[in-house]
Amino acid sequence: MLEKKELCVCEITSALNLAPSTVSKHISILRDAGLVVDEKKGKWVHCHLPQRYNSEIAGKIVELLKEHLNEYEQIISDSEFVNKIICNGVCKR
Amino acid sequence: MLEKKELCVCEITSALNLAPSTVSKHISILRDAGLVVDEKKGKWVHCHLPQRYNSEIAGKIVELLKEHLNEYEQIISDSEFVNKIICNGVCKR
DNA sequence: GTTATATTTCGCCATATAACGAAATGAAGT
DNA sequence: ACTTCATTTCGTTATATGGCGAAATATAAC
Repeated sequence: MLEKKELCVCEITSALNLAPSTVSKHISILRDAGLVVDEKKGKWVHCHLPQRYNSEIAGKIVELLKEHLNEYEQIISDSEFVNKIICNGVCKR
Repeated sequence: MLEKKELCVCEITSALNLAPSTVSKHISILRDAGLVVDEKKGKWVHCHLPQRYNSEIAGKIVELLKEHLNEYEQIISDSEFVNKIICNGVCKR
């Protein structure tokens, strides 16, 4: 989803249909692992993919995953959900 | 370790210092995932890496891992342990 | 046939993981 | 100041995972 568009926590929450606390925890784990960058902008925490990864192998695995993401139904529909998010105003930013 | 040499379950058991039942379970999971091939030869079950993987991405990830295995201390020492196994007769095959 | 060795299956236990809701915190907007 | 909305923190719960030992199974050796 972040490949398509920078998203805030509440947008990810609505896309994945999980509790905000759950998504928040996951994001913090991914941040600590250097797999997601998040920055506070006003009320919202915006998340995007990093430009560089912590290790060569991390970068390569992410690259590989990106090439194969379209093989999984759930990921396709989550990715399509991102387009709707822009219109339906999940949060008021 | 299997990159270096085909191994039987008891050799893997001694290298990883785990109970035979633990290793057996792991091998069966890896077999079901197509990540290890095991064949019964007499008393022993010999394990080796498969020639082809179930999916393109599986093959590529394994390839990538092989290139980066030498970055991890534990893996280096496990790999070195394989050389000793040949001499010290862990099992009597 | 009995014994020894290698492996698997099963049930058990400890720990890790992933989810939630309630409460705390932060930042705007009124 | 007060309210509202986004997010985080914390404690709890359910489930998954990874380990073990005991017992069952399979093969070879005696």
